[in-house]
Amino acid sequence: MPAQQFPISEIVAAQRPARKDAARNYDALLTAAREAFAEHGSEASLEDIARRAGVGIGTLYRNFPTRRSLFESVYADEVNALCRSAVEFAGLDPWEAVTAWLERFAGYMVTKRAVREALEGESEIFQACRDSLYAAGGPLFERAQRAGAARTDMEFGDLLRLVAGITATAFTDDAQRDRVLAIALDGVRAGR
Amino acid sequence: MPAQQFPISEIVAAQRPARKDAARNYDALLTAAREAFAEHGSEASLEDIARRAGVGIGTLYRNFPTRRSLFESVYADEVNALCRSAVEFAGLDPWEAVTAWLERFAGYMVTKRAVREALEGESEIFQACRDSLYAAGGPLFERAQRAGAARTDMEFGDLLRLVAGITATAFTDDAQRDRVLAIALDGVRAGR
DNA sequence: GTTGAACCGGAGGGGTACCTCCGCTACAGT
DNA sequence: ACTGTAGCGGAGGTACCCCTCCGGTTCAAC
Repeated sequence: MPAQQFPISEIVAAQRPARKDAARNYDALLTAAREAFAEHGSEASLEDIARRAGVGIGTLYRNFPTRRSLFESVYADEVNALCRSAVEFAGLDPWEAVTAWLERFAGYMVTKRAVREALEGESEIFQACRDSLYAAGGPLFERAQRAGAARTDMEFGDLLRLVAGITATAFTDDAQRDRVLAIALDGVRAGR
Repeated sequence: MPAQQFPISEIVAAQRPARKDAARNYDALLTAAREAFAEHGSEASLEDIARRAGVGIGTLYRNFPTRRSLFESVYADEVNALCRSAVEFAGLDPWEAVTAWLERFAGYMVTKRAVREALEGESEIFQACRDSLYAAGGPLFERAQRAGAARTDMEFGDLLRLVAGITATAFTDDAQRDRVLAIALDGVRAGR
């Protein structure tokens, strides 16, 4: 058993089928879906996803009976990877740790065009994703608060929305994105 | 001629048809489209928009030959109203003026779910909208910069993206939205 | 190598969206 | 009031998407 588990980890692992060909198709579908969702939002065509994955539409439906279940799996997969990465930053300076993790949060969320919906989804899996994110990033932020590096009149949830909102926006170039993100984080740092 | 004109103003006025019944339909379509775009993003069904407006699909297509032209008109309409409102705030304290206008920006942009696309659209009208927004809000921001109330290592465009990103995000309640927006604006205020 | 269970692809029925086209309606100018 | 014209609605062809179902295929356990 690993040092730290997140609510989402087991769920993700349990989904993948055992048989070799089935597992290959499952992976191809997740990859194709991640691309399609990133490109067209959560309304992407399921038949297109199956085509991208080089798989029949029937195979898609066998693995993911509903559009929502497919989206949940893609999202859970990304959240899982993101949570596992939080452990790496535990040793850094408190403020550095928060910004480093948020940087990764901003990058990993390929599905960001649809994250807003997910952040308030009601299903069990979205709930587990939220819990996992809080379990992974929350301690980093609270440590920064205790160290006097982050303002204390806000919650970790506020910070996630702030970063999610900014990174979901289209910028003229990456430099502008980083500039704007840094400005917003200055607001978090300031304290008051 | 009004005291101040924005590039978008004439374009908006020129679109509306002259005949009475046609003008009524035009208005109904704009209203219905504003709602539908706010609800489903810029991919909203055109037939649904016509239904909401109580108008035949043919009438929609006569007024707006393409989906893009309809979206442009809705967007231009909102930008126009927003720009005209900037004049009201010219008398306030420099920082107050900026935040008051941004508050309205955040509220008016009912089409916000799709604003990101519009902020980098290539068409003539999107260009005019951008120019209008800069002409309306830019001076407020630069005045705040000269007064030492806003940091000078950023541009007005950065500020717009920042606010647009945050307000396009779903929050659990309005209080959280205001809290997050205030935090981000603290970053703008801080100076450095 | 055999075998049966699990898995596969994609045809096809039903639905919805896009857009065009044309017979009908209602406005506005005389 | 008359009338020509600008404007109207919606039927219908085409295309795509959703989802089910089933005959054929591939895996893995023996």
